[in-house]
Formats: sequence, C-alpha cells, structure tokens
Amino acid sequence: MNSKATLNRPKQVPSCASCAKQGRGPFCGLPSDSLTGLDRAKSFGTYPRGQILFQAGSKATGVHCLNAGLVKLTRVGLGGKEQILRLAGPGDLLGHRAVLGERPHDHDAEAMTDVEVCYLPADVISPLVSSAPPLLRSLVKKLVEETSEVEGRLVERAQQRAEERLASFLLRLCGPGDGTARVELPLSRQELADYLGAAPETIIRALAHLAKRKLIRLDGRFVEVPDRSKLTDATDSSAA
Amino acid sequence: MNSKATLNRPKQVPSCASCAKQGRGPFCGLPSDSLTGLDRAKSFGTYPRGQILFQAGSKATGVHCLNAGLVKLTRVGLGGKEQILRLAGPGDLLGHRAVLGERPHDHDAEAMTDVEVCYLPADVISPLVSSAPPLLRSLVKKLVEETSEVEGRLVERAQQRAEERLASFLLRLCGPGDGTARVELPLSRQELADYLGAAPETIIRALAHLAKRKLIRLDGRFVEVPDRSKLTDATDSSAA
DNA sequence: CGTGGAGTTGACAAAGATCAATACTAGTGG
DNA sequence: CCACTAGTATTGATCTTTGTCAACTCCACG
Repeated sequence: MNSKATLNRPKQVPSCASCAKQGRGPFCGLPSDSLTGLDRAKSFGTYPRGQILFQAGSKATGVHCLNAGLVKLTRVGLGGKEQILRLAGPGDLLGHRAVLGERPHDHDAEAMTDVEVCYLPADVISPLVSSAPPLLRSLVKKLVEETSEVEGRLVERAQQRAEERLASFLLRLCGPGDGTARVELPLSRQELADYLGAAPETIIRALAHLAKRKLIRLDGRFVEVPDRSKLTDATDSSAA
Repeated sequence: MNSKATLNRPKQVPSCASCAKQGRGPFCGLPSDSLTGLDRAKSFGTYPRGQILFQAGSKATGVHCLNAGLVKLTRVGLGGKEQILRLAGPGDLLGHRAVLGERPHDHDAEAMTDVEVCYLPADVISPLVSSAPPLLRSLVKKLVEETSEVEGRLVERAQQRAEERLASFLLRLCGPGDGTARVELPLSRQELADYLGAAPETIIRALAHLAKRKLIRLDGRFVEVPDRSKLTDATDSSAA
C-alpha cells in the first residue's frame, strides 16, 4: 500500500470500544457491555475502490460501519443521471436505513477509495427492531420514509427544471387516480416558490406556461388538471 | 363531495383505530391494543391558520399527528430566507424527529390552514426511546442526524450558487480548526459535480475562480485552503 | 507512440433571478 | 358606495448563473 494517507493504519480489526473512546463512530455513548457485544457480533473486511457494497432494491443484510475510506451513496434520477446523495466517511453507517425501516435499500453504495468496514449482520439488529414496542417501530419506519422522500427531493432539485418540479408537485397534490382533478393550492405563490426552490416570478411563469400548453387550467388558487398523464410527461424534459 | 374534502368531517376526536382502519396515518399496522393505548394517551386540538406548532431550537414536548389541514415545516437559510422543507398533510407526523433523536427541533412548523391534530406527549414516547436497547437507540439517533443533514443540503441547493456550495463543501472537507489545510479531493470532477448538483464545467470554473481569488490553491486533486475564514465568506453571497 | 479518459477552456444558449411597473384583491374609513 | 391602502399576483425587461457543445490539453497505460 502506497501514498494513501487513509491506509497507513494497521489492517487489524478495530474494536468498537476503541473507536468510541476516540469519539469516533456512531456508538460513542454506548455502555461498554454493548460495545463488547458489538465486537463479538461484527466482522471486518476491506473492499477495493469501486466495490459495490449494496444496491438499491436489494434486501438489507446488515449494517456497515465505515472505519477508513470513503463511500458514495447514490441514486439514479430521471434521465438515468447519477446523483450523489451523501459521502460517507470514517464513522458513518451504511445500510442502517433499510434495516431500521424494514425495507429494501433505496440507494446504491460504492467505495470511492479502498475502504475498511465493520459489518453487523442484520440478525444482530433486526431482532432489536422487531422486538421494539410497536409504536416506536412505526415511528422509526415513518422517519425512514421521510428521509427517503427528502433525498428524492434533493434529486429533483438537481435534475429537474422549475417547471418540471412544479408539475411533479401538482401531480402529488392531485393524488393518484384518473380523470380531471381540481385542487386548491394551499400556498401563496411566495410559499410555493420557497417550497420548490425558485423565485416566485419563475413559478408564476411556469404556471402560466403549463396553462398555455393546456396541461392545467388556472383559476386563482385553484388548479384543474384535465389529464394527469399529459402533465406527467411535462415532468421530465429528457423523456423520449 | 364539494370542493373542501378535508373539512366536512365532524370536529370530534378521531380514534387512532379508525384512522388506521382507513389505511390513513402512520399507525396502520399497529396491534389494536397499542391503538387503544394511543387513544388514551393522546389529546386532540385544533389550531387556526398561522399558528406556530413549534420552533427550531425548542425542546420537543411531544409528537403531533395531523388529522386535517396542512402544516409547513421550514428552516431559515443563510440570507434569512425561508425554505420550506416539507408540507405535512393528514396522516403525517410532526416533531417525531426531535423526540426520536433526543434533541431540539431543527425546524419550524406552522399551520397553513386551520388544522386538527392529535397530540402524543413526549412522556408517552420518550420512555420507549430511552428504554430501547442502546444499540437501537444510537442507530435511530444517527438516522435523525443524517436526515437533518440532508435537509440542510436541500436548503443549500436552493439558496447558494454552485461556487458557494463548493466552498461549503471544501470547508467541510477541511474539518474544523485553523491554519492552512491541505486535503485530497476524493472525487473526480464529474462526481464532485454530481454531489453538488451542477455540471462538471461549472465546478471546474468555480474551482478556478476560487483559486484566482486566492481563497484556495489547486494542485490536481489536492486543494490547499490558506485561510478558512476567508473561504467561509465565499460561502454566502448575501453576507454583509 | 497512439489511444482513451479525465480535465480544462471558450463560445454560446437556456434557465432562472432580479428589478420595476402594473393589475388585482380585500379590507378600511369616510 | 366610493376612494384609499396594503398585500399579493402578474407581466415585461434585463442581467446573472448555469448548462451545453466543441475543441483541446494532459497524462497514464498498453
């Protein structure tokens, strides 16, 4: 191993206690018996740069705790364009969302450098989740969903134009279903702009433009959507 | 059904069981004894449009479950500009992040319409959190932190230009501290662009511009920051 | 040597922000 | 009923930022 500053640490399994003592890692406040428990349950490994740790859609098999190196968490946006959601560094967790939320991964994780990770198999954590009080469990689930949704919004923000984001928003307002939908915009133009990350004038023009294209009808704070599928098309400029 | 579907419901306390039976709300999958427990513990109230439910920085006193109406969750960005993080509608939870993460609220919540909410005081939920296995608890805490951070990124995306976002990112890379910092960019320009939500060319030019202003020195994949406080200024165009 | 990929630069076009002026709306007080 | 006002919505003109496209450099590697 050569010039890589991140790798001149001995390649031996780090104990959770030692990480925690340095104030590193997610388990700092944990009592020492939990930490030794972790040490018993975990395994340790290294991955080369480029290695995929997990992919969106796959079932979570455990939680990684990054010890050295850098991992990128990505999602694929509309045009197939990669969007990096987060860069995970030493001390960061990977895959805990899927395990806590009891659902498949919603993003990919790929090592950007050679990495060292500790690995906690799901069968250490899942029991904790499933034996938690149902109320707590549902709160956590909800939290995971929301996090996923915020990340989705981040991708939108990066990859869609204001008008497309507006169209997406209107569609969400209409809810699922078919036929003409009429909804009240519960926000002022200013607020709508704040929500969509644009200037109010931009939003007004986008609304006007959608109306001119007959994708919506405007009536003050009310919006009519005659054909949701057409509006859906306006959601993605890169569409075929 | 006329235009206001949301308000022709009687203003009486809805039971959690009835919400769950409709497939509404976060507590759908819960066993019925949990639901009746919730009903006993919760209170119910209405707030007028404009009412503040809680504010960033304040301690969480409980969790709201929105029954009718719309609430906006906002954060204040750099220039004092309001950014709407999320619009909460019927069935959404408010304030659970602070309770689960055992930390103060990191955003404001304001009713955009008259709203009806159920309220679960913290002393119903906090014990669940604090008596959870420490490992679970720390995972949840980590999750809450990350969510908060993603939302922060959303605000950045809306309110900072590419060069400012880049400056923020470089500062985070350097970590805290003083004096000249030299860091390796662990990403390709393309990846950096994906992360920051911009085109690679934009990022390259922003790097070049920061270098011309002597705020950074460029050397391939290495970046030197002679004076972090100056770079911090470049983070916010609206600064005095 | 080439060859390919990343990085860089310039020219141009598009999207969006900003500024200013004007309309529209609802309330207020005569 | 009519101004008058303040706040919101809309429109147009203009400038800035950013994206796109194309050329070209640089370098690692076979």
